Amino acid sequence: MIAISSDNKVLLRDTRREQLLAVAVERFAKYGYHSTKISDIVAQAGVAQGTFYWYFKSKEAIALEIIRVGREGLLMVIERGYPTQNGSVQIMVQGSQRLLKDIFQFGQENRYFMELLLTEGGADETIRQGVRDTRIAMEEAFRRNIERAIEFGMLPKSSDMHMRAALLMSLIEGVMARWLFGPVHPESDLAQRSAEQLAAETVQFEFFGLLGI
Amino acid sequence: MIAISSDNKVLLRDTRREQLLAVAVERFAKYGYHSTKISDIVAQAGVAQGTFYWYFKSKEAIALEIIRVGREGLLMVIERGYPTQNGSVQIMVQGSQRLLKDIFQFGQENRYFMELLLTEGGADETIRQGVRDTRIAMEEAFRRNIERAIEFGMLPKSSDMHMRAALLMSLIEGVMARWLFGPVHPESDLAQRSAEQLAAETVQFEFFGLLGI
Amino acid sequence: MIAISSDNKVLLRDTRREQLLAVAVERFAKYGYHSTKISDIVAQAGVAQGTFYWYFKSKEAIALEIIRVGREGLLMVIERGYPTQNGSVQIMVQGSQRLLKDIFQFGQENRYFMELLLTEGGADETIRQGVRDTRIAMEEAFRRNIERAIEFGMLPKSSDMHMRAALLMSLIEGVMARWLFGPVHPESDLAQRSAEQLAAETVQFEFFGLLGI
Amino acid sequence: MIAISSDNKVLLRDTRREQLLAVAVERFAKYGYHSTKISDIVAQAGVAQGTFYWYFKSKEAIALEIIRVGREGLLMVIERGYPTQNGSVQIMVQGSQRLLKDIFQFGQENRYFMELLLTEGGADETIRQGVRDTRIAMEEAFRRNIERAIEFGMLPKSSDMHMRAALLMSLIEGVMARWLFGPVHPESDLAQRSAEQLAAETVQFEFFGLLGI
DNA sequence: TATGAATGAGAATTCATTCAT
DNA sequence: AATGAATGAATTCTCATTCAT
Repeated sequence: MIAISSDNKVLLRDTRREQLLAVAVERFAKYGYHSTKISDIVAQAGVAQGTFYWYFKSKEAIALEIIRVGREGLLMVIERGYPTQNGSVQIMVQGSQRLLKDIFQFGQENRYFMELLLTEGGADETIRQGVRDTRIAMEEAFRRNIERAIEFGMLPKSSDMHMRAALLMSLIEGVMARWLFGPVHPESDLAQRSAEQLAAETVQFEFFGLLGI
Repeated sequence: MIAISSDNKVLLRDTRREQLLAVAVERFAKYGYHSTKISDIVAQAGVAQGTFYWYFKSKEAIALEIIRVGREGLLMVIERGYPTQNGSVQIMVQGSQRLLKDIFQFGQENRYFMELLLTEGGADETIRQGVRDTRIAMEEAFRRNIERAIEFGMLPKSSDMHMRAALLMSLIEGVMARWLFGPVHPESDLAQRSAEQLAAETVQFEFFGLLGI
Repeated sequence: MIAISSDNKVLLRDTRREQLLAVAVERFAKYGYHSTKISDIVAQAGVAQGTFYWYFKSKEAIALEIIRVGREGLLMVIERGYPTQNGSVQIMVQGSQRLLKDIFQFGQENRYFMELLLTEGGADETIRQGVRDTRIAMEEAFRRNIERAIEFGMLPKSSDMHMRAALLMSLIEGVMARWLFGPVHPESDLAQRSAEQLAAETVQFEFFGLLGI
Repeated sequence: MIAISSDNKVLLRDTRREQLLAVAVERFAKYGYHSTKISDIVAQAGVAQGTFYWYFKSKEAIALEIIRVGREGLLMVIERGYPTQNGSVQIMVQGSQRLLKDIFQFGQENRYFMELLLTEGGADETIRQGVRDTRIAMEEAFRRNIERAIEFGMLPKSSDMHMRAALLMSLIEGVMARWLFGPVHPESDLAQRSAEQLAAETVQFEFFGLLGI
């Protein structure tokens, strides 16, 4: 019997193509798109320069592929977190916390993709666009979550869904980015938290603000 | 009293230098550090290629200079917003709102610097470091603000100042970034808000969370 | 009598080889030697990249083979057209016309080879040499034709056979090239002529010049 | 007093740009477009690789520039040769001979451009197009010459101007190509002729054909 | 101060050819 | 015979930086 991995991780393994994707996303994240040379990627993958072009049309193409695959995985996680039934605030907080935990875990397991998504602003226009689109899609998913929660009477009505979604996304992106790759103050123990803890604290703030922490 | 030289030469020197800085920060922000060529900068500034090197040692140098100057201005704004006296929650909320408004206004007036600060992750290591340091310094300033507020009994005690500061910074950076340069959903009217409005909504969330909005 | 093997393998072998030759000559002619990639050839032939090298040692080898085969066919046509007996001018004109018609027909049936022969100047030295040799051999054949005609008293003597042959070749090559692949003025109906017509008009000019047309 | 050169030669001198043009046209002609590397050009010109790109956008750009300049010079020569007045056949033959001599001389003085024009079929499509256009323009100029001659009653009427122009162009191109760069039979003394002699013999054939030589 | 031509070290990409299967 | 993945040398082009004037 073959055990199928059920984790969130975007599978990047086995074939040469996936190996190149894995190496590329790591270096793009660590050093940025432009500072990463094709020669670096193939050297780390242990193949010849030309081999890269057997699998990808160009440097841009591999970056877009990384974004495409990562986006799919990420959105799948978020869609799974939809509130689907009526309930108390308590229940909703629990639901939110579970969703955030999943997202943070996804980030932890795909940290290079996440870094690319959250910090890469220096690449070429097509890639910037790909990143932008993914983040907008993510924000959209959250907006729908919030709307659903309001329908179910779990959240007070508000005229501006977009603002709420923006505030949420800001929290999530900012916290995750600091957690995974800083910038973080040397004294802070943020990086040591588990996804679960981080989700709990973030959700607390999300619902009750500074005064409720 | 400081005598300002009225010598044309000196003024021109400063002017030209400022002009190059202004052009550079705009292009760095719009197109990213690597996609911005020295030739683009000098073309837009209307000077010859060599002239650039009279004023700046290198491309990296001008980027670091941009970050240095912007950081000074930004930190000055934040330091001004320190809570300096005891008071009610009401007063603290007002204070926070004023501080946020100032920061958002600074961002509006220095949008290219802000974009560089908030979105440039693709530049070379030295520059990434400069950006990181500035954001850490900013977060530090907020942490001190929060500590002061707790001392004055305006906020409940909490063991993790860093986490609070991180949450705050996430909010501010995320909201400001979306406000000024997206990515933003086409239907959202976020971009139309004044710095004042934006500060009000953000502070509301900051203190009371989603439930309090 | 030569026994033709009816073994499928051998036939397939020949077929595949011919197919690659046919595809190659077409693309060399249409796009030039350098712009034609081995990958283009095998793609159009529907075989794998490696297969090419089972039949041909290299890209250069297939080009030389194309030229060799085409040259044999072309010279065969020309040799057939030799004037072999005494006769009047009238008879010689008819003979010339028949020869030209055969040549033009050969060009029509081997248009890609002809295009390669008449227009490829951009290939590597070995191939240029092959083309040059073929055209010299062709010119030689015409020179011998002219000498024969003079022996038989059908043409006036002249000291420079080579010049006459060069003039003839120029006419034939130029007319055929324009007829088959241009460059040709959009209004011209040159391309619509039959090989027969074209031969008639060319021979007329050949013998009587502009004044005699 | 400064003597202004009044010869036909397209001036390729003095400045770096023109030096690069001169080197490029020579190598394109000698070795073909694709076999000529930018590194060859700059090495022969004695400048750095990057310098090439200060003057020309790309390899294609310099080829097109070469064709553009050469075309202008060539058409200028041909336009000068227009028959402008009525006259006897004798006069027209003289006129034609003078025109051909000028063209041959132009070819001699711009042999590399001429070689490019007459033999380069292997370059990329844009360049092939440039060559084609130039040759069509040339043929057009001849067609107009012939029409004029018919108007003046110097040549018998004929329904197909295009065919006549094609025959003429074939002669001129073929003879010039053989004269300047072969392929030519080793025994032939074609290459030793002067432009004047060549023009005389070609015109003789042009008007009277083989029988009249 | 200012110019702009010149430099040259790379960078991405191409493509004929090889080779294990 | 056939495949197609892999190779790597070669090529075009870029661009930060220098330098003579």
